[in-house]
Amino acid sequence: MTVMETSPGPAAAERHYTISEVAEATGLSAHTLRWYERIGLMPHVDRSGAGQRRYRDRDLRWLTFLGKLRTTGMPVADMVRYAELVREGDATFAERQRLLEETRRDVRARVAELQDTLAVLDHKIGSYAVARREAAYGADVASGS
Amino acid sequence: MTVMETSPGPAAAERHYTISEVAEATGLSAHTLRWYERIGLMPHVDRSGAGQRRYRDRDLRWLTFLGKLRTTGMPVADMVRYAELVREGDATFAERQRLLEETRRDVRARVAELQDTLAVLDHKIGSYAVARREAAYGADVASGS
DNA sequence: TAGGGCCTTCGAGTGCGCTCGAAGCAAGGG
DNA sequence: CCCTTGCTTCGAGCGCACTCGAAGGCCCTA
Repeated sequence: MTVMETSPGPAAAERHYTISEVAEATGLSAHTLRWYERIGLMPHVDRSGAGQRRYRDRDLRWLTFLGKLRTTGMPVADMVRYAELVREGDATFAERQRLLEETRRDVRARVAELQDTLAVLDHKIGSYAVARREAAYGADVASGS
Repeated sequence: MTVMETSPGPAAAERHYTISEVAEATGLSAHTLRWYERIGLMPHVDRSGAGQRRYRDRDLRWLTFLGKLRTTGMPVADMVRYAELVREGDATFAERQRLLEETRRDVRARVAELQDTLAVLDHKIGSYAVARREAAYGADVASGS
């Protein structure tokens, strides 16, 4: 070992957030946040002396990341799997990488699909515009312009 | 009226498809195809003398289009709305155009979201690759290279 | 001492988009 | 003649991701 950069030192007490603050910030309900924990989506959240949740910045970041995964359409079960791997530590790097790469493939495919659809929409919207412009001439022979 | 290109003439009897063929082709089940019809997603499908569905090419094209809409995540109710407008004829061009433009906005937003996520995935996958490469040096002081 | 915010457990409900099954019947082909 | 394919109607079931409510309890602060 060459350097010693572990343990952040006794410095600045890190900010923390109550469940309702996090709900506010993420758009998830308190109910859902507890549910996430129950099903194993959260890598352990601190508690106050009284047993209330005290979310840290890393928790918020994790939730944000989960949000990203959700927007990919990844099933919750898979997110749980990933969260498990994270809890298991560095030994699971390879597996996690594999998982994310798979997800990335899916997302790319999905993007391609959507772009395809965009092309169709563009086309159809174009046709409507044309049709309406023609209709504007009325049923008669067109005048100039 | 200048040209006369309406009515396809008494030529070639158009190909048609049974429900199971369409199911095969689209990946939808026969059950679902009938359901689409029931809820008003299909603009009338022909029947044989015996009352069996005879899908035409335009029906297949319509189903393909519906598939596109589905991949956008558009709720079925909205697709039904669009189908209604189509049935109502040319008078609804403006409304249909509006609907598709709205959808296009949504799809574009979704694509942006996904590309955002892709960036995150790329980043994370990159980190894993780096971490593993470093781990490969073992716990000791690194040799050369 | 009252109120608010949070805790737990439990279990039911919701919305969506199918999905399936059953019953009973008709047409068409080998 | 039978088998396959399809038809109808009806209604229940499913998987997912929440979502909600109730009951009963703890701590803090105004």
